[in-house]
Amino acid sequence: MAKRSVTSADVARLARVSQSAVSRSFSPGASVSEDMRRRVLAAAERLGYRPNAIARAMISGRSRLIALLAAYLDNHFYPVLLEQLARALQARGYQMLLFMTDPGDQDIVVQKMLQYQVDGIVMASATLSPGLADECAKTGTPVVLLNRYVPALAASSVTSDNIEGGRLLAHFLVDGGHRRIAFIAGHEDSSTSRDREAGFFKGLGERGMTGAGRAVGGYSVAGAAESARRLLSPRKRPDAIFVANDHMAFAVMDVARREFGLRIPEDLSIVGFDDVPEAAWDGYALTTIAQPAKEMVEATVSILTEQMERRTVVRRAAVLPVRLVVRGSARKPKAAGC
Amino acid sequence: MAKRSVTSADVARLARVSQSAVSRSFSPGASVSEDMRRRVLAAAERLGYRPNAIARAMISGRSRLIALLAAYLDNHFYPVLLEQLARALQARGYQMLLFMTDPGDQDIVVQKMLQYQVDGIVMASATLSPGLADECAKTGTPVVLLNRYVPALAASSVTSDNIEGGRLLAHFLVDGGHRRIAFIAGHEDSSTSRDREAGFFKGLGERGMTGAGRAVGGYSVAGAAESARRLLSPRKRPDAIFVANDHMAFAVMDVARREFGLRIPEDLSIVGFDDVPEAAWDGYALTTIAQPAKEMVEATVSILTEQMERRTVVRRAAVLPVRLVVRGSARKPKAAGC
DNA sequence: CTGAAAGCGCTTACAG
DNA sequence: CTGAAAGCGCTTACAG
Repeated sequence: MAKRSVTSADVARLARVSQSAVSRSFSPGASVSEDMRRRVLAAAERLGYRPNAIARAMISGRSRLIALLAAYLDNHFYPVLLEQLARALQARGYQMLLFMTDPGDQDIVVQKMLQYQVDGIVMASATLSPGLADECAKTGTPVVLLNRYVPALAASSVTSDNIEGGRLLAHFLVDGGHRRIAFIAGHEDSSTSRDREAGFFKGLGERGMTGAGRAVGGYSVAGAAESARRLLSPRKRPDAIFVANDHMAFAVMDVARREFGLRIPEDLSIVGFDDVPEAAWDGYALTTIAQPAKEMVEATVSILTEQMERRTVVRRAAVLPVRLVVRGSARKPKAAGC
Repeated sequence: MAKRSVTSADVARLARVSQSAVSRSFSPGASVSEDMRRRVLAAAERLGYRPNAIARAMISGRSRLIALLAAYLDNHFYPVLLEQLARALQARGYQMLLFMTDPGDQDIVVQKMLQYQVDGIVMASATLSPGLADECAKTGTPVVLLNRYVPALAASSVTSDNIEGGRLLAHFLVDGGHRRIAFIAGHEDSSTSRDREAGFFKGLGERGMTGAGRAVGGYSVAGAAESARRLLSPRKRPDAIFVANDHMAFAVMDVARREFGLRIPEDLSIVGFDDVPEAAWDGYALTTIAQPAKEMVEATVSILTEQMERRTVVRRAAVLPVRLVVRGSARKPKAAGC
């Protein structure tokens, strides 16, 4: 029995003012006398009036809705990002519209977002087709790829310095005395995985080394476990593995210990990337690279708000610094050596 | 430079039909001839027309927006629920508006939801004040408390059978030979924690036992760790602890092993509740109660949709069955004994 | 500062 | 089946 709700006209009638006056009383910078605003607010209070955000969006052309697109939340780094992003947006008067997608239907989902007249779009654990990116640009809707980038796209991006993170890890492992170092990738077409890998092999090269094995885990627990089995089976097994993210690294550690009876880090060192909360748990104590989630969210919000306010879309690319977090899953360099 | 977007009037002009005809061509059951619909769709395609969902919400009085309110996502059970809920909603043509809240500002946030004219509200890891629940009921907006309930409220709820889960765990531990069994609660005012506790002590009673210690972890890692320290310090320490959820149980296991040198389950058994993904990881191998996340989400969606379609709010309470998942963190009963 | 009026982009009776 | 028209609840020039 959805009763007709209280409108600004109802408030106007009760306060004996015009409907415009009611509207002005509820918009921050509008010109209303203190006296009128008081009367209006009192009447509004009495009727339980609540401005209709949909009507406001309609007339003002700004919905104050930001769409977030994600393909999965299994990797705990995404919930962390999601929560922080939602809070940061709310603090500035925006709300987050969440869309989960499956690989393949992303374009349909983006059309949905555009139908809702979102003021901005954030893509996490998902990507945009070039055509769609152009379409967003055409409607003046800024897009930020969070934790990924696509150079050819008319979309901004926010990432951490994945290349540098990979390098740091390579140096750490080489300096720790490892000589056969393998890598487990995320997806071949993931910019994040590619950059981490590039930095890693670059770092290895800087120490005069090359990699000893490579597999693709597909960012899934099952895929990572399978990769671990492939890498650990041969007789000349690696003495260290860099796994492209923490989420997969946990699965690799489980397989190494359970199926191969290896001790970590004595027999095998494992390092990851992200520094998700679980990396700090004793069961894993994962040495990893911390991505600055908070700063990444801030950069995302500031790119978005800047472009929404100016109603102009330009491509930005923010790359934030990373930090090595040393725990117990990998043998360490001997003191000041590095 | 947000260009004025393509409207149904533009499409009408190009297709040489009325604006109403365009509207009808885009609404599933409307009466339009095949021929006209074809012409309209062609023109729409050519112009890149996208129906404006905000305008539709405005005129139809249905936004197809569902608000989700959550206070934290640290406990991985919530991201799991969140992802599934978003997908289930999308599959039925609804979108999820996400609101993160801090204890205290929930009422403000609910007002925000109502301003956005959401068709329904789901509260996860957060609760509603009685006044607000009434206000929602007044506007005809159905509310579902997910994974919690408040008897006095004009709001529906979906939970698992927390009481039965607690009982199952008590029987399992007693039958496993444990004699000093402690409990770590979530929050004192959490219905979930209270029910799990009530079922647990009931189960203990059914086996002629009482509890040996109790602490409150506050659903946080730090609080759980502190509780573990209190419980494990005394000379007559428990031989088993039921922790109100998995998220806290991991922290308890870490403290028991690291700070007290206890072996799990030889020296101390730990059981949790939820069966979050990490419970299956080897580092913890937590014996726990599986909450049926998928069924809980389905129940939530069906309560919501039923009430939204009929535009009538009634209070429903769904309680879904749980299942014991035996892993390695607790000593087991001797075969068929139980 | 204040009010009357236009208009955002749709859906939906109401006639034909 | 189709079109003209009203109207959803606001914001925002435009006058005064």
